[in-house]
Amino acid sequence: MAGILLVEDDPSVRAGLELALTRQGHSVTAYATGEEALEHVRSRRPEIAILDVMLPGIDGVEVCRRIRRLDPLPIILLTARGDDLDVVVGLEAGADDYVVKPVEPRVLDARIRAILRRLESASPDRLTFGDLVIDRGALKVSLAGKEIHLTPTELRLLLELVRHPGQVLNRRYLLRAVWDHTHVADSRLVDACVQRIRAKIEPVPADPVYIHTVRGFGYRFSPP
Amino acid sequence: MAGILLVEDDPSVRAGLELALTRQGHSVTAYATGEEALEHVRSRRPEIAILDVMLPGIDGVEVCRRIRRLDPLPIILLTARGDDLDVVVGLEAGADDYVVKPVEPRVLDARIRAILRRLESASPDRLTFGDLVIDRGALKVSLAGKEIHLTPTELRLLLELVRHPGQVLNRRYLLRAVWDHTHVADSRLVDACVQRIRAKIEPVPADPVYIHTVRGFGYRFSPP
DNA sequence: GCGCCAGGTCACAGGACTGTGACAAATAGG
DNA sequence: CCTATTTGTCACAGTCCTGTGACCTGGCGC
Repeated sequence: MAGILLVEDDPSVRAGLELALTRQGHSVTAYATGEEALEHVRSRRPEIAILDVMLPGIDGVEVCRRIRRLDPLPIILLTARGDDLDVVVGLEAGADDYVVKPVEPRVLDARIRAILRRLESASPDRLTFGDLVIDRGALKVSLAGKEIHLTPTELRLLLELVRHPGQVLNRRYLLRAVWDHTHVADSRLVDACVQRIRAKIEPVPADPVYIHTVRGFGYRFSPP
Repeated sequence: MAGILLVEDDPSVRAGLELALTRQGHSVTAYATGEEALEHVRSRRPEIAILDVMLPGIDGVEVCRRIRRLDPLPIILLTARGDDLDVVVGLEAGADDYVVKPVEPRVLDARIRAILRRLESASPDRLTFGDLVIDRGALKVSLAGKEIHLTPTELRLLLELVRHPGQVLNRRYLLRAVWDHTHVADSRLVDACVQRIRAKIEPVPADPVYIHTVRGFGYRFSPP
């Protein structure tokens, strides 16, 4: 996922973190010293840096300060000491987060993702089902990369179906959820709307991949 | 310094943190429940939120998720539990940081500043979208180098739209964010204001490049 | 194979939404 | 106090959407 720069002098800790983060899907480059790390930042521009504080030569906090002068990339400091003063010094040196060892790889991963997510800022409120991509923030739907125009009611119905993937939703429920409950239960309203959506998102509307009819019950959205 | 929203149900902890953060130069509003906090986010738009995880009613993680749906502001979760799993759940709910109580006020302050610093560096004062340049520091807008005069309300609305690039914002939300919520929900106010902005910044107001109408939902600002 | 019934399809008129210009109330500045 | 600017409201028109009823199709039980 992300290009991570890891600096840790203890070989076994370094190997352990490198393996764990790689398993989480990150691309990791690890070094034992701050000098190497700074060179890496200059030449390779990683997306995020994880620095041990206790390093031979230049210590982690100082590496952090120097990276800050080079690049605004996010930095996580890693330390065996949990002393409050260290935290303050570290964060004031420009670090974005401060994690105390020993750290659960899952926790480190979660913190990395939280920082990267914030950085992206474009909230990826996106759902992907095969070729179908639904962006709930932008209220955009696209199929195989091409944007599809859905009308408000169609979009509301699709979102309602997608909210319960794999579940059969009956017409009464959908009428209440998508329309006002002022409509008669017995009408072709839901069917007609489903049909309009299918015409737009199903490659073969007669043999639907996304919205399935469950005879006698209602409709089910399920990923292909 | 920053408008901080603090949610903590224990009165003594709440008072302590409020005092400490105020002393650090922050402007703090404190609540005991998540419901009040959500209302505050809707109406007052704080710069950062600090949420206790253990709350009566809606818990902190859930408050975090709901805030995320409203606004991209940074969130720090506060907890007495240091369980690793909690950290992961919290960060995946959209929190930016996770702090274990008891916390030194200096540490909390350092983390707040680290997050705000990161936010500032990630979102500079001057935003450029094609020909459109918005200077949030000087409160000036220019199009293709020529300065455009926007009235205060127009500017507030444009900034609100720009704060959530690519996101559809509905009229109710915009009414609350840009105007006071004293107005009736059903009015052409937003439409008229959007139309005035378009007349000033859109080369062809009838075929807008920046502010798009999403029929039935609201408006979306997206770079051309 | 037949009849029944749930669901699919379609066209269209009425309705919902939005854009737009005009206008008056509110506000600020001189 | 007067004037210019800003802002909220309204009416109207055009566009797009949508609910509806009629009719068609296909699956299913017998």
